[in-house]
Amino acid sequence: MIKRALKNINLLHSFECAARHQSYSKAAAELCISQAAVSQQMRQLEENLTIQLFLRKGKSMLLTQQGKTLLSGTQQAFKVLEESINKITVEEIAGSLTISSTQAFTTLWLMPKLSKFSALYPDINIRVMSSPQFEDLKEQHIDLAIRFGPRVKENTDTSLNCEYFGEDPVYPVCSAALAKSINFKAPKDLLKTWLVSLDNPGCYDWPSWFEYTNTQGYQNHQQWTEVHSTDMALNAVLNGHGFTLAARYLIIEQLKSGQLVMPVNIPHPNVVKRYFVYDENSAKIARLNIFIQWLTQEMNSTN
Amino acid sequence: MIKRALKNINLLHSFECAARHQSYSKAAAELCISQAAVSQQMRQLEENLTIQLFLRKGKSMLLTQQGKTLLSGTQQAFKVLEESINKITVEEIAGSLTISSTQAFTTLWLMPKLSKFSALYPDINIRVMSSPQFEDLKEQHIDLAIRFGPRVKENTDTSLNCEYFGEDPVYPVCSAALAKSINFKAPKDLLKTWLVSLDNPGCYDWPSWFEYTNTQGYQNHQQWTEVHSTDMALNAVLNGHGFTLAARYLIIEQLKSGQLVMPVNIPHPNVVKRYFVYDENSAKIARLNIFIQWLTQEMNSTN
DNA sequence: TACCACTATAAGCTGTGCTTATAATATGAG
DNA sequence: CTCATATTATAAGCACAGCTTATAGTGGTA
Repeated sequence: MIKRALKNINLLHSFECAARHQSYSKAAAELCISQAAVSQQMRQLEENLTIQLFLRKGKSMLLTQQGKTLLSGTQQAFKVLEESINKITVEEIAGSLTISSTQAFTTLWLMPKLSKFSALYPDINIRVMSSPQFEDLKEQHIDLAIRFGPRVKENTDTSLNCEYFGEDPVYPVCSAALAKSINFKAPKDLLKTWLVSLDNPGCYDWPSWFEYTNTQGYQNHQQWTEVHSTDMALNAVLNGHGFTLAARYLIIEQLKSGQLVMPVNIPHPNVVKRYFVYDENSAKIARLNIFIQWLTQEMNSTN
Repeated sequence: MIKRALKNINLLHSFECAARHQSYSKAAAELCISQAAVSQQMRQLEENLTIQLFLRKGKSMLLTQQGKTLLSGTQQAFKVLEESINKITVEEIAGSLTISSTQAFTTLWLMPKLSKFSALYPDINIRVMSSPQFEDLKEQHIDLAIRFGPRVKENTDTSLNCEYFGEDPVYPVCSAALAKSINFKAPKDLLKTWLVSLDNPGCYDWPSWFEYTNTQGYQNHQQWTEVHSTDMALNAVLNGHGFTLAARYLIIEQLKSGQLVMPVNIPHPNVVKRYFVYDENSAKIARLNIFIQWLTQEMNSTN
């Protein structure tokens, strides 16, 4: 009896779920298997134990007294197991985290604010990697990737968490000095100066903005400057070199100080969505959650 | 991490065993699987948890600190599970038991002694069934079968326990009165009277005894009486009707009281081996163990 | 009665969990 | 040092456990 039941403890795991929900289909959803599988597992378990655990009442499966006893026991046992596994696999809060994101984000947002995080959590060391691509988290030993774009979710491996944490519009921006020397009132006025674009802009490209604003003749524009990342583009623009397209969160401070302006205040048709990508089963999950929480709050308070 | 580990708790069961033994091959023996399976399971578990649980030291697998922590946790959790399952599946000592055995045993041994058992354990009800065959325990709702013969083990389903509990010689016996009226000194003298045989004697038949004793002419013997069970045979014999072959444990009391005698004290070549047949996973195991223990002691004390 | 939201069951498929065979490893003895 | 031994590790193969889909069955409600 006991030997038979302990031969397949996984049935007990499914049992705990079905018993808690008093519903096979809810258990199925939680366990990510089909209702039929749950039903068959429960039948198997009842056969193994030669007792009845559930009583069907309409749409739900009420527990027999024996079922209730077993629920209590399984919950206690799995709690012990969970805590035990936690203890050996989950690292303490103190330790290191490796963060990967775009060069623009790391340079313009993260590095300037990192001292705030470190002041709050001096026991957490942050290592920052910038990359324009979606690298493999496991291969590169990355704990958290902060990614931007419209297809992050689709391009993220299903074994990883992909958490949306906000979005920003993209605007054409130039230096205040340039805006004083040239009268920029309409989208077509931008064609009077240099336009700084990224070599890989994705969907946040100038042609899309010009199309969206119904601007003619941009195809004949000659003054293009191509750079590798938004921080480089902004560096050029801050020094009076035309316009670039930038997500608002990246330039909040420069807009406030008046270094950068948006004379043509029409956003790009594509917004920049932001995502955290990490493994929820990471041993560093406790540390990760702290960083993610901090970053989310920081982003919200500066937006 | 945790989710991954809890997806296959059976690995943790094997772990507890391997960790306790600090040996994969010992764990394999206990779990009745191959050493290679254990090795692969432990590798899988270490991968799932992304930690090292064992350190190989020659012929044994020492535990890492993490392995020790997990051993402690798994032992605790499985203890809780075991107790929980026990509580819902194992019946109390009080209750009923259904015992099946031959008619001879039930009539001649068990029924006369049952009051002794009931005096000791008034909360246990015994239901007795007699049958000459090996019935299916589960089908007939038999909790314990007491069986005799040379091939009980081979004829018992492997899912059941088959416990040998002793053996007895078989002798030709007759009434004291008959022994006084006819001089029985040698095996051939038995041919002067009726011989009571069973319709299904198995290997405990008269021809085997006569061959064993080198007795000539038994094939021409005309005074045969055929009955269905040993208790019927003994009933006839007690009333002066010739000889029958009987296992000693069945006639102990009648030998002591002088009702039956063994004038030719040569045992049958085949002894009667006794077995308990039951399901060790039975919910009534607690009760069964009590009965089995009592019967074993009772049999030993009267033999 | 019909409808609905669930559970139960049957049949089929595939990948998990074993097996066997053999390689690799650690240890001790000579 | 070599060799033997008793273990664990690994690879390849197989079959059946554990799922799936499809559909039947059930209980409750209007």
